[in-house]
Amino acid sequence: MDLPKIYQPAIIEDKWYAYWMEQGYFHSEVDHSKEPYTIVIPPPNVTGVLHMGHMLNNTIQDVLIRRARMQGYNACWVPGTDHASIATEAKVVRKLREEGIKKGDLSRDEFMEHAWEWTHKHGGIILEQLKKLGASCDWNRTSFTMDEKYSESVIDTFIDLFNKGKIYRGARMINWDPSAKTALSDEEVIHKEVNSKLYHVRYQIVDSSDFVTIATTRPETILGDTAVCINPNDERYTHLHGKRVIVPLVNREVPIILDDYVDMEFGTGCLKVTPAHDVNDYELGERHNLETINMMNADGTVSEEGELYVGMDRFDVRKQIAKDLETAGNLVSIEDYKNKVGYSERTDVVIEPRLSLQWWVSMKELAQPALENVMNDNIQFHPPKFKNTYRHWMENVKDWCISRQLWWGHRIPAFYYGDGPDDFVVAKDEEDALELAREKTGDQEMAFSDLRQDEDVLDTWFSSWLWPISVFDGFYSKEEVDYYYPTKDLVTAPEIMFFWVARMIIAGYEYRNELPFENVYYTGIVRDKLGRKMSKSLGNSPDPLDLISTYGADGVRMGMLFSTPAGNDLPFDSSICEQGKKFSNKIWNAFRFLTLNMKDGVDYTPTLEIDEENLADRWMMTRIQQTIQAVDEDFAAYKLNDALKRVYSLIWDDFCDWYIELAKPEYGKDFDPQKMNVALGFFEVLMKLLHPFMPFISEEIWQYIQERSTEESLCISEWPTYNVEADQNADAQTFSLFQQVVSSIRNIRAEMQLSPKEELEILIKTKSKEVAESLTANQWILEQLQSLSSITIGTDVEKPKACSSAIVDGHELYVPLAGLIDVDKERERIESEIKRIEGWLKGVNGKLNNANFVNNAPDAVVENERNKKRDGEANLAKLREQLKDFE
RNA sequence: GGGCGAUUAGCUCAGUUGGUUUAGAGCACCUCGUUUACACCGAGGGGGUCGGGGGUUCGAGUCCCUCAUCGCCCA
Repeated sequence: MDLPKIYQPAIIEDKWYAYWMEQGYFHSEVDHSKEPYTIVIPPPNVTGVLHMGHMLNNTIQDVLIRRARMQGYNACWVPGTDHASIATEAKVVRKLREEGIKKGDLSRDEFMEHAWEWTHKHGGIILEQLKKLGASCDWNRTSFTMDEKYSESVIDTFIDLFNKGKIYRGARMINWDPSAKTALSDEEVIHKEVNSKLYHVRYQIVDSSDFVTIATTRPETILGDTAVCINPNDERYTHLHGKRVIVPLVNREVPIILDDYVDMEFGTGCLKVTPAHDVNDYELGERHNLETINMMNADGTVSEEGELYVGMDRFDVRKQIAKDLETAGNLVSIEDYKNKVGYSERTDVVIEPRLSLQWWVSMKELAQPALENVMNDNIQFHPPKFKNTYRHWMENVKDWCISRQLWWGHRIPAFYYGDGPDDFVVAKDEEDALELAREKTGDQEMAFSDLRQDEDVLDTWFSSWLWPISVFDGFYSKEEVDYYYPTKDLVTAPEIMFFWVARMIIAGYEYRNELPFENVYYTGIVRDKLGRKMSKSLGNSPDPLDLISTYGADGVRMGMLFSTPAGNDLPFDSSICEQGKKFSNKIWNAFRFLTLNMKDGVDYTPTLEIDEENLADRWMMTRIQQTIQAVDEDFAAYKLNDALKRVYSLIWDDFCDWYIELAKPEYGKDFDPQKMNVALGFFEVLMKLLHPFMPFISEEIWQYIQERSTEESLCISEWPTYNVEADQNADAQTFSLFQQVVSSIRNIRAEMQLSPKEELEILIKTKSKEVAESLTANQWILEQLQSLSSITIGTDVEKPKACSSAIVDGHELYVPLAGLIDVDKERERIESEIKRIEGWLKGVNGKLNNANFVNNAPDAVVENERNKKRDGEANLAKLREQLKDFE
């Protein structure tokens, strides 16, 4: 074998991914002899491209599913995409516009053809990118929310909820996106604080030369004013009760109404009321039977009803009307003002509250089980802090506006036969619709041509909320869904907790009477160095594929995971991937070292039959067992970050820095094959533990260690289990003493500026005979790691003159340095150590001298403090003794 | 405006039910080192009193109150 000095991931990654795919390791079939472990991917937008958020999110899912696969579960990770109604439609419209085609010029069917064409062309790129990351999805199961069967389930769900009275059609104030020209749900509106202007405008009182002054941030809506409202308790305005005022410019007479909704403190205490364009005004309008004037068109321009500025954009009107009001003498003042304005999540334009007829899901009842089962931890949130946010939303849940004035999506299965508010039926297709309509109206003459299907489509989330069920065809067959559902883990971003997580839980209880997933792992948000969320529009996101080619998929995975505990944001800097790359290289070279010591013609067989006589072997085995146990606990608590850190430390600190150093043969000698076999055996376990995190390099090395059949890929190998008998904590403690001795010698060398090659004499005076024996039996460890001329160990060792010394776990270490010692430095070393221990003893004594502590604290605690005092004082005495030589 | 969560070394974070260190890790930093796996490395080292204040307790980073700053969610 001839391994390159630097690990080169590119070829290796493609090779193993292809191999895994060929062997079908990622594919899952129903198998009742095995327990399923299911994860459904949060479906990315079908025409989207991979961004850093996806990288993080899918790495986590891959870690979970790979470990589950190794644990022997029937692991099934279902990939797929969603149709992203509004985003995709916007892209298609833009693309058509570039070709000189207006959406309005196309029929619905023609537009859909373009949209499908676009989807086929760009769709699924993101899934290909996930393969580069190493995602072990069952690609045969790739789903799309607009697949035929999936679509059917969406439509059937709509019909079912409608028939249950959970879906209704109603005129309400909705969030209107004037760019996409569609209604949005509350969740799709982002409130941002902006610098606005507050316009103070005066309205003349009818039959009077008096005025009232109102304040508004949206003066253009004056065109739709149908009242002015004051608080009935506002003494300033008692004289206005029953009066009417004239709306400026449009010169419309409107009433002054009284309602204690009005905040007397805000502005002038007079409120203009525009029922068609403000949620609160709408409610006022309802209460006071006000006229509604819809002064704005769908595209945000002024409508005919607005009378003035017809056809002009809302923001142009805002500027113009301010001027015109001033000219007319009605503008009192303009002040700077900060307020929150709603923006469309997708198009980033200012939302207009708009009165409109839409379809709604009635949420109150549906939300009940979804709330309960999260609060009682049937569904666990990781980290649990997100339960609060969830509860708050669920307890105040509003009805869900699900219709969108778009074409790309699932068309609402409502068929109208008249203009009355109730002149429609909801049915799966035209045939059913006609039958229902005839039944409903009693008009047996009704024909298909009398029916007209609703033009709108459903909110994308109305399809994605069925994801964990529909990907298993759960609405139409039992076999798969009964086996794979409920799924195990959902890994997603907290920002879609309401859009998606909450609604999946709702759908799960409504349609399966069961939770959709047992655990929800919330990832943090990937931000740039300035703390901004990474986004395409800001252009602050590195291209994930570039990162992969620079650092390797393993490096990127490791780097991201290393820096993000669950739910914590990830301030991304490519240096975190650098760390992953370095780790890959470290592992690679550790393995390379072993291969360099393999001899041709020798048959090496990895084994975990360690040399029981060898403390290093027993210690390494113990460290591995302890790590397995701790990693299992970390996984159980979804602390993947901690699990990875343990594996990292096991490999780098324990295996590379200590075990390999101790396994190195004496200069010029061959590596003992038996030792090599154990080292390889350890390496195999390390690769298993590493595999979920860094699948490529671990498989590469695994396959290098031995020829493996297709049944023996690391990817389907058995996850290590904790073996209590191999966990020998006493060995770990003995070994730790050696580590401390070695560190102390290194420290002395560094302080005295002695070369590592300088042969030193060392003496160790132990506190007990047992320790002396144990150290003596294993003193080869010291010889291996330090250049030493002699070692003396015993309870009665005499302290030599002119030596450097240290206290290690209460035992004394002497390094005679005649002629080499720097007396000042040695004194400094000892003095600073004395100072440290004195300080610490002060704290201990403080406690022990406090009668309240001794009387009240538990005996074990007091006893512990006494031990600390005893050890501390003993060490201090030794140090003072040592110091004497330098005074 | 309401609710939630944070505030620990230069940076990013650990710190389980208050009592093993005058608080740990990684990165960064400083010093030394080309010892035949790795300079994408090794060895050694400096650095925080845990946002401010108050309280409970024998004892608080770890509980309570308050102030400040930041973030998130909802109006």
